[in-house]
Amino acid sequence: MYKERQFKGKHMFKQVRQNKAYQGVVEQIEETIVAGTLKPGSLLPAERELKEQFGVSRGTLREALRVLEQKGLIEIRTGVSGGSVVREVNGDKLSENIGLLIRNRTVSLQDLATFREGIEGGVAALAAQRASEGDIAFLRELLGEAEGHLKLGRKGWNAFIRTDEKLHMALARISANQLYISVLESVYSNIHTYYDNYLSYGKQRLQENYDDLRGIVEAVAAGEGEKARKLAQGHVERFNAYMEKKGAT
Amino acid sequence: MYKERQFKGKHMFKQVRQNKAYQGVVEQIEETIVAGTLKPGSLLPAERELKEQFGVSRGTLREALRVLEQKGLIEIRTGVSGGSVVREVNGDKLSENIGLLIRNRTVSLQDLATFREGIEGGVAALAAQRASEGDIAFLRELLGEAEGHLKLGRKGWNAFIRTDEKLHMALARISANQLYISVLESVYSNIHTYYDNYLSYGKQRLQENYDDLRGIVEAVAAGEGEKARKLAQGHVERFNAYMEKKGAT
DNA sequence: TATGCGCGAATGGTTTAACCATTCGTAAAA
DNA sequence: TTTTACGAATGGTTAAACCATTCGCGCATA
Repeated sequence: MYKERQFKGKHMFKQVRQNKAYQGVVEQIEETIVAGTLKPGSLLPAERELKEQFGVSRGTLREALRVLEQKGLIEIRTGVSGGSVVREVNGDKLSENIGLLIRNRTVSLQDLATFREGIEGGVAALAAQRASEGDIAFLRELLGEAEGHLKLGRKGWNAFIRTDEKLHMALARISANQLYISVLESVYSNIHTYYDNYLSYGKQRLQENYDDLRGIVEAVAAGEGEKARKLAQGHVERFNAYMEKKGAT
Repeated sequence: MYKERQFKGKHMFKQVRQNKAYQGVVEQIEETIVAGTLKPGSLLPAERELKEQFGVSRGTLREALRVLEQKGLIEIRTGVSGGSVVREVNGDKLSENIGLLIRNRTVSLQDLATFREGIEGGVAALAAQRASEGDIAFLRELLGEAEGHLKLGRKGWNAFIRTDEKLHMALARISANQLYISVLESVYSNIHTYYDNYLSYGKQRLQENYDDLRGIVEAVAAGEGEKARKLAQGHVERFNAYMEKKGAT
């Protein structure tokens, strides 16, 4: 038997990662963008210029640009005066990613719904702390809009759902927390498909829904964060329960 | 004056998207993977074979593969018997995306901290509903570990912080919701910088922290979701208050 | 027999050079 | 003034060749 190796199983050294050429390019450009040196709207140099600066071939450079595009950091336009434009990073890729997880069954609809419950609660609580009088007026306006749709009967249901969503997103904006805004946007863009099920429950459910919304808005107006959180959570929770009963998985 | 165009401003037709060649390749492969025809671990044909099947050049094919790699759907290995391997889709790319949002957008430390508050609350509540006896035993084990570190005095502080984080991530895993897991991972990987500030508050704070953790674990063990949520929220809230006092922005 | 070395094949990584497709400013033509 | 045509700049795509990495196989050697 040989003497046992020292540090067996421990990480004595950091693994050397063999950077592929395109990765080096990605890292440099990403760093520059994230650091703010390149602001949204900026145009990167042309490919034939960039390939010189990085000392790689055009093919390699283009692989790097594709990666940056997929990350949502740049947008590539053709034609003269086209090129790689630095993008305002938003939640689009986030929502695309969540969609992928759902399609792959790594995340079930129920997971998404449960997650939404927590997010909406947090948003409502924050909004209650931060809403200005103008914000509150706007929320009440949306409430009025929702009530109007409700009175139209079946014809107004779709519009009601849209107003409901507008109200939730308004709360997110009032929370003034970009993370909540982006995450909630992503959740909505992936949960839409299942609204149809909900609609089939009819007027009774929509009325309950409206009452919930009213409660939330009033709690926000009163600056009662914890109350708003509880109401919002319960609101989404009830919604989820209907979904589940309806058999959506 | 000419007669006004019909449907002015309305979306009469769906916009024709000029698919670039690589996008067609991405879509086909992505579809096959998501549909489950290609299972994780499967090896795609070699590039020189694939380029024939899709009728594109190798460069174009490789741009497509880079995109799929960036989406987290495949992993590319070199060497004979290497190639494009279909990956088990997980939340890594989701974390990466959120990380980009945090680094890039106007997400302040305070936004991040506030957001964490809501997430940790949701995680704790879910964990309380779903924890098995084994899970609870594991949490208690981590508690013991934390207590041990605490007794070491200043030398153990860093280890304590690491155990604290392990405990929070364990709760996320117990919640069994990939969204919570990924989101919390990205929060932690972006909040680390600020731990140093916290440490400087010394033993008193760590002891409070430990008491919080104990309370959370006990609530989870008792299956009391709302209590766990409140405790976790308060736990993070207090942490944030210290951060703020310390002047971190 | 067991071990180690080296070669060759298969695969991804990279380069080069050329040409195609799109866009837009500008100058010529109506 | 308006329309048209063209040319330049940019990204999109192709082709063929070579480099780098990995792994299996067979041969040489202890």
